[in-house]
This record gives sequence, structure tokens and C-alpha cells, in this order.
Amino acid sequence: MVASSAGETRPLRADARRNRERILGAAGAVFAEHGPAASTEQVAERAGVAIGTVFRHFPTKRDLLQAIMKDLLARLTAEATALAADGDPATALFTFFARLVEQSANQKTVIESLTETGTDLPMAGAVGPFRDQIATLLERAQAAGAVRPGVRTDEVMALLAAQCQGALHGGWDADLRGRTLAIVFAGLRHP
Amino acid sequence: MVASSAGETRPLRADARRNRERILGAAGAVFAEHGPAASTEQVAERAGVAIGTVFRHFPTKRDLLQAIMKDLLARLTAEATALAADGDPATALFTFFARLVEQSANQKTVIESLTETGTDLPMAGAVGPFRDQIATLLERAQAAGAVRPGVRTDEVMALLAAQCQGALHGGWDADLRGRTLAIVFAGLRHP
DNA sequence: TATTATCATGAGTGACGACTCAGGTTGTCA
DNA sequence: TGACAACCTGAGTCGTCACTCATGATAATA
Repeated sequence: MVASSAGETRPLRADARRNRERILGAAGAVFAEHGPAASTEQVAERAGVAIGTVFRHFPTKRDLLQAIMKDLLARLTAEATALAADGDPATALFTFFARLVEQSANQKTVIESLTETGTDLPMAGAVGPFRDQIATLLERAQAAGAVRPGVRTDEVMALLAAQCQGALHGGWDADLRGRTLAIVFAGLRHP
Repeated sequence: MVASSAGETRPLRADARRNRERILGAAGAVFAEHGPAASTEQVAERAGVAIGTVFRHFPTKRDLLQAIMKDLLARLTAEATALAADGDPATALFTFFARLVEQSANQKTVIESLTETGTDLPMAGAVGPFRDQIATLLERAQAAGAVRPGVRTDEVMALLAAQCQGALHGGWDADLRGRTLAIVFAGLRHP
């Protein structure tokens, strides 16, 4: 009962907080590298911590994955927000899209979880804000005439997920990634 | 030494041939339903056969997956060939593309293996002919002016795999599937 | 029909992974 | 500094899964 639902029970002890951070960092790296099938032991080892400690902070492997996803979605959302704020709206969406696909080449966990929003996979409710930002980027791009009006947010999310999946599992190199993205972007532009 | 490499050692005994078919059928269904992580036991049960029998015919789970993929790619290639033969070239590629994505909603194994052509996953060399047929469909579509000349076969394969992945893991319904495909097709048409 | 090589059976093996818990350690607070 | 709750440790439990093998069944052939 440390990382669980109820709000702010009590500040963690110093060593506990330190370990929690280490575990999250290690888990991010390990799962990004080997996918969500990587063992909890690997995470513990990478974090320099006993296996029991991992399970103290995250009672279930699912909880651990959830925590990582929450972090990552928050970071992505922030990035999208930044792009929406300053960058030229005509390309902000495309830039963000491309950057995300770029990342997926090294982020097994992310993508695999990102696409399964319908299922009961680790995700919590962090998809909402992410989706909202995509919607914002899309609206502005449409207002600027860079994307055809008929396109909806769920279509963009779907294409995004699909491209990430493809890039990840197919092992696309930067070149192929760029060329497929160009096709998708062309499709978003033209009727 | 039954399903292995060397050519045609000797005809299988009647019961053995029957079981082999049953196992292949069951494996196709089970892996399509639960993905390649499904257990070999499940396959045996579905086939109405003991676990040992499965391993007699396919010494390794990988061998079993390979056999299925070979079958499936052959069938897909045949379908593509048929479309290339009669259908109007301007839409044959799109039709085939859409049909494949359609299928993926229920074909976990297929897609997951289809995208990992670079890795050492179960696949054998059956991708070659499949790819060739895609190339043919693409060329004709380009000749008919339905696809922009610059598009290459690997881009189409990549997009195909990505869409299948997305449709599968994202649980897209027919509507979303249609709308994302429309975007991709538009991208293939326009510069 | 008798013979035999081929095949089927299914309990068993070993490896691995998620998760537990009894006992030792350490931060915190009076 | 002492006392204690919070925390860490890691060997162990339980379940699953790919794969094996000794034993029994059966199709093919003479």
C-alpha cells in the first residue's frame, strides 16, 4: 500500500522514495528495450534493488507498467502542448506525429499499450489529455488548411498508433519511416 | 523427422496425415484467436489430439507457426494473383489492401509475423512471392493512374502491415477501418 | 492373419516468471 | 540516543509452458 489509489496517505521514507524512482527508471529502460514481456527480475536488477522491493512499490507487474505509461503519456502530452503553443499550426501536428513514430523504434512498451485503449491493458485514464492535445493540434492544422476538414481525431489517433506499431515491429529504418509518413500526411491533406 | 526439410521421404501413414491436417487447422484457429502466445496444449486440445502428437509433427512451436504462416501467405498470394488477373487494375491494389486489413481483426498471428520480416521470426521464405504480387498490383495501379508513380513496394508493404497491426491491436471497428484506409489510399494517390 | 515400423498417448521434466513472507535493516521522531 | 514503524531482502511457492519418453495402439505389407 504505497503507490495505490487513495490520496496522499503519508510521505514516503527517504530510501523508499529513492528506490521508487530507481525502479521507475529501470522499468522504463528495460520495458522499452525488451517489451512488456521482460521480467520483473530484470527491472529489479537494473534498479539495483531486490525483487521484493519492486513488488512492495508496485504490487503487480501491471501496476508497474501503468505507472510507466502514465509518465510517458504525460511527457508526450506536454510535448504536444508545447508544439501547439509556439510552432506553426500547419506543421505542428505532422511534426508531433513524426516525432512519436520516431520514438517508437525504441519504445516497445509504449506503443503496445497505446494501441490497446479499448482493452483492459495498463493505461489508467492518462489517454484522455493526450487525445485532447491531438484534437487541438488537428483543429489548428485544419484551420490553417494543412489538413482536410473531414478528418477526425480518432482517425489520427488510429493512424498514429498504426504507424508506431509498424515502425516498431517492422524495424523500419529512418528512410522507410519518412516515406510512409509522407504518404499518410499526403492522405491527411487531400480529399 | 516428418515435417522437416529434406524432400518427400515417404508418404505419411493415413492417420498421421489426418492428424497433421487437424493440427494445422486447430493451430490456425487458436493462434488467430489468442495470438502466437497461445499454448501448444490449446492447439492439441482443439485438434482432439495428445500433446505429444503435435510435437511429433512439429518438433518446435516455431515450426508450427512457420507452417501456418506458409499456408496463409500462399493463400493471400493466390488471392492477390486472382485480383491482378481479372479486376480493374485501378482498384485491385486497394481492394486487396482493404481485404487484408479486414481479416487482421481476427488474425493475430498473421500480422504479428507479417511485420517482423527483418527478425528471425517464423516466416520461412514465403514472403517473397507475396511481395512480388504486391509489386505487380502496385505497378498496374500506377500504370492506370490510380497510384502516384513515386510509391515503392516496400512502402506499400509497410503501410499494409501498419494498418493491419492497428486494426488488430486497436480493435478498430469496420467504420474506423474504412476511414483510416481512405486516408492512406488518398495518400497513395496524391503527391 | 501375423508382423513390424510408424504413430499416438499423456504423465513427467526442467526452466522460467509472477508473487510472498519471515527475518534483518534503516530512517524518523521523541 | 533509543524505540519502532516503515522498509528491504531474497530464498521459496505456485503456476505455466515447451518439450520428452516409455508404453501401448494401428496402418501397411507379406
